[in-house]
Amino acid sequence: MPVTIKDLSNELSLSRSTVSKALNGRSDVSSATRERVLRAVDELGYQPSAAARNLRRQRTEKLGLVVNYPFQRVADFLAELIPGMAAVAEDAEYNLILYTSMAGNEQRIKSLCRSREVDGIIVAWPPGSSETVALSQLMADEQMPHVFLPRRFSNAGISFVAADHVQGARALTQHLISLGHRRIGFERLPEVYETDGDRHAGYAGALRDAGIAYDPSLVISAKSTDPHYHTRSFRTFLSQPAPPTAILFFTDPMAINALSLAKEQSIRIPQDLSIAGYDGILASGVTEPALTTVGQAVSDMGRLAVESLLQLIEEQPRAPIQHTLPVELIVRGSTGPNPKI
Amino acid sequence: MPVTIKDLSNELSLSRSTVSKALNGRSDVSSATRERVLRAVDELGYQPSAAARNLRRQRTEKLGLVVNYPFQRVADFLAELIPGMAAVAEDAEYNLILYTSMAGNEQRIKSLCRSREVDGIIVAWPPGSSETVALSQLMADEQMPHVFLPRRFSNAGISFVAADHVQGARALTQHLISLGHRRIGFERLPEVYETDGDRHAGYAGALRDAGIAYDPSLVISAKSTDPHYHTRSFRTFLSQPAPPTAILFFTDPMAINALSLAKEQSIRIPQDLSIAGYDGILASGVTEPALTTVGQAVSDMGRLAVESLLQLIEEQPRAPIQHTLPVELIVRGSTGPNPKI
DNA sequence: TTGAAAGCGTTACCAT
DNA sequence: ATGGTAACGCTTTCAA
Repeated sequence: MPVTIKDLSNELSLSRSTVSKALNGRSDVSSATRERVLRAVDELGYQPSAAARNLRRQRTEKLGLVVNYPFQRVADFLAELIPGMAAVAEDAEYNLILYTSMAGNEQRIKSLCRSREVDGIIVAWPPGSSETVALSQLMADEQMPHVFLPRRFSNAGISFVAADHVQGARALTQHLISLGHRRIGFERLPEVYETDGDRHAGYAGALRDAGIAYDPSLVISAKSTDPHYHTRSFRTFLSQPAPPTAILFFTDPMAINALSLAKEQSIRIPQDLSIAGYDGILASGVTEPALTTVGQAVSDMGRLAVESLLQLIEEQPRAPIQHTLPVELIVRGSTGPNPKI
Repeated sequence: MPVTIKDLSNELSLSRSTVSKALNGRSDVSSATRERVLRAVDELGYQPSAAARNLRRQRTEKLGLVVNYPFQRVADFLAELIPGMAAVAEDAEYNLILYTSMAGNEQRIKSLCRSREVDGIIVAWPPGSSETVALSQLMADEQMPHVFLPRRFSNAGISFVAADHVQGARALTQHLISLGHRRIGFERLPEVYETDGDRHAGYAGALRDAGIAYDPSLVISAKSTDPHYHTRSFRTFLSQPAPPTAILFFTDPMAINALSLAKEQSIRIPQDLSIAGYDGILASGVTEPALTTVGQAVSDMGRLAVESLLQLIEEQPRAPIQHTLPVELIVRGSTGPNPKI
């Protein structure tokens, strides 16, 4: 049987209330009493029951981390994200509870909110899924503070932490332009709404700034992340009358796929064709040649998401908290000067 | 204000006890009543308060995952481990609570046990740290079910899930022997007690089986994982009068380091020297040449650890649960025939 | 400065 | 089959 506050009060011949006050640093306790209590805590090895405390205080100091990603596919993303989150949370005396099986089941999120087993929720949900807006509404209805990540919402009113993909795609495109490229392909992925829109906007913006006309035949939409589509897109790019001299892929895996397709066809990267990815996954650094890409400060995003959530919980601001973090252009071997000039 | 059981009982003109029974599937409730209750649950959107339930039932259906690894350094290990764990836990209606800041602080583990905010603990603690035995004792004293991972304990009485490193090192050594190698170096790492002992035993065992004399000059102990030491060990290996024709490194990073040292010195791998790692980290598959190594079924280990912990919690067996999983030899390009024959 | 008592939302025991 | 009541362990209000 664990030691309870009652044991303490018996031992000390004090009331439970006084002991509780001493424990919680109230001012209406004599310092002599406080000393005695603290000493007894040490001796008896008292630790408050989390359940009792949670019930009474109506909060748990736990944050839910709802992950709706296939872990393996984004291993390094999560491995960077989670420790940052946990560190910030634990500094604030909170802990993270993991929920990995809530995809496509609003009901479970609703139950989670109503059970009040967490004080707030961080939703790591792929940017593609449209139901996230409904999800946010649901949590708002349950008065459950929540932050989305890593996606931006055009809807106002939703708190999120995301990366500035407009800037990222712009920087990447400018980099290619500065290497002399004029026909720059872009394989986009409309599956991931805002993110796709942002990266496309950055790409188009950089072209516009450089006075290069936007050529729709250089922009191909992938139907999904299935490699099959990318392979077809890649062929389409190269079979054009005036094929691109550089191609920007929506994500690193798509670019890495292109790298191996190029090798098969004896297309030299970057001498014959420049290739760039996006996201800066670990694997992008070890391909041959290594991939030029855009990296996100994932760890910072995690930290910021927790900080934001804690703010929502503790300060209850009326306005949502929205952070868009800068990204970093990572220039490596897969991009080089335009061979056609 | 969330809906409570009291609201339900008012709405239905039933006592709270009856409602509770209906909710918990007791047999002493008429099925008509149960129907009414369940309907009301749906209508009012009732969800039991986790805190109240935890307090009353004296359990939380939460498992603590105490991680004392630098996340980044073992990113792919954790990324494989955690989802497997979470999946098994959630199937059993448990959730994982993450604790990442408990290193070197027994007190926090003790508090965690006493607060009873988890029903059991999985300790992912590097095999090196000796204090783990004390830690286990501490949790046992607090009657907190716990499982260690991924390390074996020679002490009986401690539950763990680990990989069979004797077998792994034996398979690796046999592989080298079958390639004609007779002088096989081994850089061990005594820092990680049992694991080091096991891998060394596997190495020595394979040599013995093949009738090759154990040559102490071919076994070098690294003081730590600091690359500095490995570089020195590597030079020591090669400066011997009869240098090894193959070297087995305690972990993949050490082997990868050797790979780049070899490249610097224009030693061809595997033509001039065979190199093998251990652990099967992701990076081992993308080096040039790719590394021969031993892979662990990390995901299975995670699943098994949770299953074991749940068993300890729910069935309270008197004996500890100990699992040693088989490992898999992964033959890749870094090992080849002995050039000296 | 201290303490008595109520209450957080459940579940379990014992009557009815 | 149903309900009253106590109890889980804590914090808070109010009175002394």
